Amino acid sequence: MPDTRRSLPVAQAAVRVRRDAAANADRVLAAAMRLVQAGGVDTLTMDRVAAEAGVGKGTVFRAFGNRSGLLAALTDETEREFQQAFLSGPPPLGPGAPPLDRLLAYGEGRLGLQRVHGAIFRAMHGTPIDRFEVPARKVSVTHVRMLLRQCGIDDALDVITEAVLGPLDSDTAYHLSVERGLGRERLVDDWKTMVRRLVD
Amino acid sequence: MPDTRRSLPVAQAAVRVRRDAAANADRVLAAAMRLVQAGGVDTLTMDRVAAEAGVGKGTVFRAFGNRSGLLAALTDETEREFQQAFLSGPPPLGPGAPPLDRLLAYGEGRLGLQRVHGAIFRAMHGTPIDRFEVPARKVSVTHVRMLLRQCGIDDALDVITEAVLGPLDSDTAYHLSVERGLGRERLVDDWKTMVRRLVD
DNA sequence: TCTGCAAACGGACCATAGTCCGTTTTTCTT
DNA sequence: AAGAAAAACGGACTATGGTCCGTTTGCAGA
Repeated sequence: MPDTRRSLPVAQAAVRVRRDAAANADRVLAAAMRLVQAGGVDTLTMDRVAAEAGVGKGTVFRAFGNRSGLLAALTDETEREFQQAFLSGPPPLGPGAPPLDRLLAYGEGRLGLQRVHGAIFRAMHGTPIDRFEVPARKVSVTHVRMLLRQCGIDDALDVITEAVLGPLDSDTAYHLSVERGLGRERLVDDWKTMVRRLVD
Repeated sequence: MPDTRRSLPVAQAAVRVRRDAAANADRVLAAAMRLVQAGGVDTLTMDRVAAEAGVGKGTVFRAFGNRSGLLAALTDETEREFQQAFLSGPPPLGPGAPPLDRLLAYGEGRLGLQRVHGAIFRAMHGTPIDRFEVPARKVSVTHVRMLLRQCGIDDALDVITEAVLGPLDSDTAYHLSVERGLGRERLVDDWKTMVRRLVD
């Protein structure tokens, strides 16, 4: 949990990672990918991943904190790319486009990610670690908040941000699009409708 | 999980409950209340509650399905009262007031419940059981959906319902009001602002 | 009241996340 | 190059939710 090595937002402060630790983390990550690929996220147990990686269980926990952390690491690269895109990529997702357009693009992009990593995202929430503390989420909150303000919203900003983010949450998106049968496309459209309505 | 005896919405279908089973369920519930009162929700383990109630662990699980179910049962009475109030109580919560007023009252009431049962609600989400399947939530969704429609919304209804409900979720409400320091009052006000903005 | 059986009981058992600590390895200093 | 301090290792151990199944019990029909 105190492990900052793999956190997304801030550049790592040259904490001198021991070579064996780094190598083991890589092996664990690779093993985890293999397991997920082979049997889905549910088959990923900490014991199994340790065995598959050929390291002790303690090593897995030291490197990734807990199961959520390991799962998060699996989505790390994708998440990093997405962040890069909305923070500094080309419009409409990145800077340059009007804020509303950027916001709409953000939602569409985020929901697109669910198609790829949805099962992992959902599994992450299974563990006690509360989702508000996930670094990637904080970045998103800040970003969406900023866009909303640029759209002219300044009352109730925090609450509105959560409301906007709500349907993009992996569990909620899955529930709406799959369990309630809305469908991916429709979900994206409806989310945009909602945002437009909110923003005026 | 298949246990319908204690579910909120539908009237129980006279399933002939054996006397010992009913008595045990009561004892378990009482024991659970005692434990929560004494040491908080985190100290409520299934083993402990079984011991405290003087029954076997299996009995606890048969009666309540899982930990979430037991926790839900603890909030049952309060939840039932609230449901009764918004379904058929006096305005502005109940029928008779304009839909927007009812909606605003609903949010305020729901957030008020968090003050009482917040810790339990939050603990319920800790377990795998997904929150969309909780009967009480379904009732709320239906209710809020209806009010929103009466307020003139008919596009993107499902998504908007989730967005509106999002900040009322126990985890989110806790995060906003406590961890981010918004405060209870402010949260209620801001939620209302958001809803008004959404509804026009 | 007796009897058969469906339902409930209970606690041993299992799976799994997470912790602890004695041992091993790396890396820094001299 | 050697030694010591720091960091990482690994696997036994703990806590806990949930399952299983042989045994007991309540209830209906005779």
